[in-house]
Amino acid sequence: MSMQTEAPARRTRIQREKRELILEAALDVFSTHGFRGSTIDQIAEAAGMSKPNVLYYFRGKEDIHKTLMQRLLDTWLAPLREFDDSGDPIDEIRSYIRRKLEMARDYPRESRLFANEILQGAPRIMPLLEGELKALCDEKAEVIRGWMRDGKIAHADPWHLIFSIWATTQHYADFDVQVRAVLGPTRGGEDRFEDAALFLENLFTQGLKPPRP
Amino acid sequence: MSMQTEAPARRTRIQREKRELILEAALDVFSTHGFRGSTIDQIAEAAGMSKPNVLYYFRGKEDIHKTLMQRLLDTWLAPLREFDDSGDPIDEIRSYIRRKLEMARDYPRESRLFANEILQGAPRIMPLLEGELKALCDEKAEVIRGWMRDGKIAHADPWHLIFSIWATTQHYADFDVQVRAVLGPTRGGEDRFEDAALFLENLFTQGLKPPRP
DNA sequence: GCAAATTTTGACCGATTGGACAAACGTTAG
DNA sequence: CTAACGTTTGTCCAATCGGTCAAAATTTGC
Repeated sequence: MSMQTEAPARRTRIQREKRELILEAALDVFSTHGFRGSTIDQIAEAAGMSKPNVLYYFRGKEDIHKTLMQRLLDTWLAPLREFDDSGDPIDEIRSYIRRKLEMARDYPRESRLFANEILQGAPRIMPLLEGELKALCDEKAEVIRGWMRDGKIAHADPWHLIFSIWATTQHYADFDVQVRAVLGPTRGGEDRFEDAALFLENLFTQGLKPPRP
Repeated sequence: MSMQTEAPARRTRIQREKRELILEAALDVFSTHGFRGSTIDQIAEAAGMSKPNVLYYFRGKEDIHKTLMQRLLDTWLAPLREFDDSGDPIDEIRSYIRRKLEMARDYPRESRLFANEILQGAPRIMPLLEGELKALCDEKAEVIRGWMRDGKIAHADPWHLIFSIWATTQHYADFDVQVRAVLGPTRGGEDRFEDAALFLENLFTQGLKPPRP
């Protein structure tokens, strides 16, 4: 019978497992070929089943991608949500950079899937960007602005600060091949994330140090 | 007759014009839909001609994309080539940031085309990354390292410094829709590049200021 | 063990795609 | 005018794609 993504979504054990298997495979395929560059056959093969079987668990290609994007955004914004104004501002920013960098290292497929979507104009998640994401950014920007008012960090545009942290950290997932090609075989090992973390933490802590201590 | 991309490439005036027209249209289409997401029909329509006519000037879809990528990389690396160790280091870095940001503003399609290629593993330009790009980066990294030895800027990894400038500036072209969505209608106007320039110049100059003047 | 329900797949369909080709069109030199 | 050459396009083809369907295989409830 039909067990689509609709409201009730009663699922048996096997249905949940197979759906998970398909989503895992689809993440692989979508993140490396983009939406239009991926085929259901590729996803089916990666999941070890036939194409009609994939279509038995999901309405269609679009449905798989939508499901993937929805659960992606939650994990993706988690580090920003943790952003708190309780601790020391510089430490807070430093640990945010570290968390984002760890995500780029541990979840590069998710990062690339997201980048692919944004690059092509975010046709499927525009409402989420203008709603949930913007609201969260506005909230955190206010926290940052508070730190600046209190003279705890240097004055700068909070939104562009957030953008620059996103850009520098996600770069190591999205542009991974370029990073490795430029660093070469000797320096392109797994410790490139360590080097990046050190550099970025230094850049931002120095760059945001308050003018008069 | 055949006037492909091969060695001699004798071209009449009209051939050069039409090829240019097609490349301009293809840049539009490829940069917004990716390689596999684009069709020759779309390119033909954008160029105001028929599909077979496009195939008359180029061997095929791959040929158009390859030609586009080749001439792209030259303009793309131009700012880095200008990077010189003659002037003041901080000024040099600042003006590099400004140039890259101007490119993100004035040539967003080129940036997205490049990003699309890298995201998908750079299948078509890998040799260029490992060759030309790496060599250029190594050269400039040495220049930067010289500045650090002379105590003109703070010590930091030159390669990751280059990466962070790439990432932060290209972000405003590649993730444009997200930037605009987060900034909202009031702050997402054309002056967002001005704000970004101010923020980034400040971040990097403060972050790289030498420890003891 | 068996019947009902669920899961899996081979075969198929219509639409789209990259590309081929020859005929038609336009231009120019004599 | 016209023959030769460069340019343009309508038509067609084979391959691929997303998706359907009915039949087969498997699991589940009794």
